Amino acid sequence: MVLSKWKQTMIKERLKNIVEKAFVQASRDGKMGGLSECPEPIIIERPKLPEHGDLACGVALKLARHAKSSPVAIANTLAEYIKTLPEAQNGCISNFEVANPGFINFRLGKSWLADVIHEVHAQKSNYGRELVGENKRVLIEYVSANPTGSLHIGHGRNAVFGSCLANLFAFAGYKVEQEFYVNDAGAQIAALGECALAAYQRKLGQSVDYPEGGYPEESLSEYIDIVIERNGDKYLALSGDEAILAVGNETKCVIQKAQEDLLEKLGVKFERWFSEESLHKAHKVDQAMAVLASNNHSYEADGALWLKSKELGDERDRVLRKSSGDYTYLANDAAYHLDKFNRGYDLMVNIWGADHHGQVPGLKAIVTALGFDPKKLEVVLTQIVNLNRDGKAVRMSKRRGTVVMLDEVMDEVGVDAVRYYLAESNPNNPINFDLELAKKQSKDNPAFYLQYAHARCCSILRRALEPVKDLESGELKDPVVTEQMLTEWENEYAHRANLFLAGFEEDEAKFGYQKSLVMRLEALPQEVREAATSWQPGRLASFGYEVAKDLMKTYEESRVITADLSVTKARLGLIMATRQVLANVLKIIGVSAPERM
RNA sequence: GCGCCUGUAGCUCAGUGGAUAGAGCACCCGCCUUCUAAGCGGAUUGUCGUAGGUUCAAAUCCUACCAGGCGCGCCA
Repeated sequence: MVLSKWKQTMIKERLKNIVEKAFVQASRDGKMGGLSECPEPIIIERPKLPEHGDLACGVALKLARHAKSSPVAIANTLAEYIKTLPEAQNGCISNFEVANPGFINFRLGKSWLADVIHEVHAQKSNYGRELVGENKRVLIEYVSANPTGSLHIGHGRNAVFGSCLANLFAFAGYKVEQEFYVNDAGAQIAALGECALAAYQRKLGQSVDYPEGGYPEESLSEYIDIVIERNGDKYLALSGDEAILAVGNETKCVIQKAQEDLLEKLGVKFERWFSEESLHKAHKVDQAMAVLASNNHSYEADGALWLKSKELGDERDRVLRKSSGDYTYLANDAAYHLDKFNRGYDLMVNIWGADHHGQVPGLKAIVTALGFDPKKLEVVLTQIVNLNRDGKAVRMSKRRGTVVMLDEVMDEVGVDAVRYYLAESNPNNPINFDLELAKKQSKDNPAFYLQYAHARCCSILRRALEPVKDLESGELKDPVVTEQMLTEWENEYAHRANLFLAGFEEDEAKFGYQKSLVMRLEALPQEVREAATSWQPGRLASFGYEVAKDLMKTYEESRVITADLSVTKARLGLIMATRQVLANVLKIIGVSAPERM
């Protein structure tokens, strides 16, 4: 497979093999303090400081204790053996040295860098894929906002994080499904219906009181307008619970559609909108309660049904069915998660707002009580979003006093900026979202800068295909590159690594920038792996920003379109490889990759 | 009171036991007849919340404490 072939050509992997081989030979000669196998993993890292080379290995530091020798002595021994290896002498490593406190620092030669560019072209949109997910089936449930009002910026964070995680997991070899759980059960709709009906009647000129303590009338207004537009005054004929349920249900549908549309605009698409009501209709909640009872995990007391969650690690027992006879959300969650587990996923992820973290022990307990493995269910909590404008907190909203609505922010700063800023952060940390920064069309705005880098790559390519204007005479000359040449080149980029050697600068400083860029491109698979294993898609946003910075430096120092066709060909290949890496990253975080800006 | 999250440069944050703790912003100084100056280069910036402990090595692991956020319903 292509992926396994790339494994062998990854620079870090190759260096690791070289160090490993050196260790094996040294230990065979009895120079590793009696060790026959390497007891520590050999890790090749990129040093922070350029003086420490392009890549470094610190394994000697870790071996010191095992081999009962100093790190520097071990590193020197390893270095001597590395010198004798043929793999280290074919232009891949330009030089290497041992440095205190025992690192082996490598400086890379040009042929490995050419291999990297070639590899990106060979794999294109698949470049960076890693198989950490092993084709496991994972369900990501997120947003799951009540269908009783508009989505706010906190839902936006939840939505963007969930969608990025889904994209990342899919790229990293999971089979992903995305699901939105809709709290559309009878009681919820009745509560909504009461307010919606009053708002409906009042809009149609009837003088009725609006329910106190319900959803703010203003927050329902735009949805009631649509209900009236579609149905006219026909619900006025109904009365009592019938009217409440009818208007409630209609309003719920309108609201859910609005949520769906807004999320789609944000680049968030679910396989399934899972209805809570469907659980009730199919008596799934009763069935879940029966399972709990038969597993001896519930009991009746004070007229209510309780879950014995305390004996399953929770701080207290929790109510499943109130003395009123109604089920609690926990009982409904039992039915929902029973359904999820029965669908056979290897992993289920729930993404919740951090204000719900108190429910996690209850959910874990009930999953255990149902007889499932709670380790298959993970809850990720997303912290609050604070909005700022010029350093001052924003709290105003058209529809609510305290919460800022998602659509307002999307309208103001644009979908891409919203996605970037919500994607970039670690969900554990609160976000400080600066509206003015997000709108800036300059490098101050990383969202813009990242897209601009992609557009710049495209613009170089466009320029190469355009006629050239001679600066002195002013006359137009043929384009440096024709469409036909480009087609041929693209084929060669994917099949030959050597051609990229012509693009590297002789000048050490200029070559340094090119090398930084190529090594950055080389790091994408590793970045994807780390982001996927730590569930932090935001790392890729930061990575993309680094790629963009490296691109800009190379762009400044090395002209792509030159008089020398082989140089042009090689450098255009590097630029297009960079564009591909940026595009792959942007796709995961769900930000568009514009061809021009 | 108990639980969870957070504490790193003036600000926003990265740093998942290893080298001199890094970026961006802000501030200051340079750079446009050539592929987007919507840009690039340079300078300044630190009791890693505090105190102990583990380790050859701690921002990172352990313990206690301090500060901020959130949560502790027969609400959802």
